[in-house]
Amino acid sequence: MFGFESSQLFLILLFMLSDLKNQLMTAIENSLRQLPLNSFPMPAITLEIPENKMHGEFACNVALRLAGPLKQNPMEVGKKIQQNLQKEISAGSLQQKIQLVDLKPPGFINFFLSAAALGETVTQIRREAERYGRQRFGNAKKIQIEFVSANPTGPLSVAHARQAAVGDALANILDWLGFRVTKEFYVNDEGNQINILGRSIRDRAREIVGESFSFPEDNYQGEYIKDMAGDFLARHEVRDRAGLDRIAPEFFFQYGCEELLNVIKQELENFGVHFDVWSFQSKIATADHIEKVLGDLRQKGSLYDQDGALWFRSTQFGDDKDRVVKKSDGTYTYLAPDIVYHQNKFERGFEQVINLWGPDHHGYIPRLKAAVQALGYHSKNLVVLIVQLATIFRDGKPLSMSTRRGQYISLREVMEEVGVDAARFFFLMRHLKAPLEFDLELAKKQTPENPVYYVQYAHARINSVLQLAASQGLQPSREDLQHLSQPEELNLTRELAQFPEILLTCGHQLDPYSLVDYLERLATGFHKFYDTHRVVSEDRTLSSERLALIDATRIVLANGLKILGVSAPVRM
RNA sequence: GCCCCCGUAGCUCAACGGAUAGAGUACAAGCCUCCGGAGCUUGGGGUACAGGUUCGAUUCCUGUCGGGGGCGCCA
Repeated sequence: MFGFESSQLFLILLFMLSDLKNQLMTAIENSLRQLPLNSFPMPAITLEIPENKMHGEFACNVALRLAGPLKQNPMEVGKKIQQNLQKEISAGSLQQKIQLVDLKPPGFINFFLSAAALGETVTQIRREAERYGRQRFGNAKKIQIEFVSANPTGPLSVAHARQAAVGDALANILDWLGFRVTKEFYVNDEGNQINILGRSIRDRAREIVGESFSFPEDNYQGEYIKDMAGDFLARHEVRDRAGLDRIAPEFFFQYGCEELLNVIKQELENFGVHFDVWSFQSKIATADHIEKVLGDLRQKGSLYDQDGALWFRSTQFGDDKDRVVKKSDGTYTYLAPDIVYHQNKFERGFEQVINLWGPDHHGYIPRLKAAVQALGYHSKNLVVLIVQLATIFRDGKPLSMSTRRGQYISLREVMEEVGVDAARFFFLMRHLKAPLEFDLELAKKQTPENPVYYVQYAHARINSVLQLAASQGLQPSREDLQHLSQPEELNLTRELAQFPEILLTCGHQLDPYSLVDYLERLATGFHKFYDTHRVVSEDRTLSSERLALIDATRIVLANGLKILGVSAPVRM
């Protein structure tokens, strides 16, 4: 979504990096000066966090990338760059922060931070506290993320639940990266589904007032329809068929739509997901608006008549066939109001629009992107993320679901059974494009097998230790940290320092998954440290420095969990 | 028939095109005179198949095989 082209990557990296990486990149760039680089385009250089701790805090592939064009062995190129780098660094402000610049086969240049730089990280985290990890990368660019957008024809399902968890976390991440994010729910309060809803309520009402007929199969079958029908009758004081006949059909679907929307809003709030904007198809995509937009598209030559219908020439923009926007009976297909809605999004000034859809809508992407282009916007300004389904497992067996029969697992059932924290965490535990197995038993377990408890436990444990220390008059150190040199201490500090970088990765991938993975890793880092070293001991100086370290850990765990929408309990 | 997602350890999953492919779980053996044992340590095992792109492929491209989902003048 950030529009990377590999040729631009070098420059963009400089723009997106944290201060330290920025400085390193500049040093690397400077160290290339004496190399003959004019005869070929600059390849993309990365400065990444190596997986293996043996390779330092940062690793740069510059020598590997330049080896080909320079027609030299990567290690030879690396050697020169390394020597230049050492001069660069010892001459500047990086001297205090970089302990070692190492060259390792096949040609990576590895940077090791000094203990002072790592100690500074801890201090920085505690200074920035609940803001640690926030960045200005997004430059206050306006982004809209539209998700869930369930038809108000029934309670929310697990599919919606996963979209809600993913969308909300993603919105938080983009917010932390410095974008101005608007979370939006689009209400399809018109069309077939809504008509069927109205009809379903009316038909159930007919049953209740004593009429005998068979409830149509293509109506909504859920029990909630019966409850709503009963409530509707009571509200309007209708007791018989005659009374029912006096009520206009639209009253049924208006009532149903409103009631179900309230249910949906309430369930989402209970799930911790709050939308900034609720848009209604009936308001945005009125017949006037649709005709206006279709008129514009016709002017541009993107529409044509055939077989009595009006077609959108979506093949012009890469779709595999043209699409009907207005049927031969004069009614619109769903595409027509959707085109209007997306124009509306861009007209409201969003530079980037993100939609989260279920896998059943993936075939719809090319025509909508085509429509966006036909309207005159760049197709990259609309990103559609397909969130794969979650299958709920109980006792190792999948629970089936079918909206049509009204027998499906609802968001509410999952939430009530495992709690909001476990539910949200579990929905984020896989890449959003991968199908998810949601094990109800595991999510409920209060053991380390359950990853959400594992992470929350680390947070609670830290708070407990901090309390104990405070009761002995020991506080986290406010001085420069100078005594943290044990492997577990340095490892934990390294993990802490990666938090901002992880958020960038999530933003780049448009997927909160990496943050979940990171929090589990951070919790492990803490537990390993805690198991090896005593925090509160006779040595008060060391104790207070270790308290500072775990306090920083507490902050990062809390910030990360907050972004995911999971609580960080002080006690469990 | 066409489109999308997925094939990695017994199982569930990781790995911006990079270094010895990592975790959890299961199984086995250990660790509490001590800050929360809801924790930690140690062990073995794996990239579906065939090509291609290049210094380098689990990753990108093509094809084959397998699993899941989707295709409408429905939404």
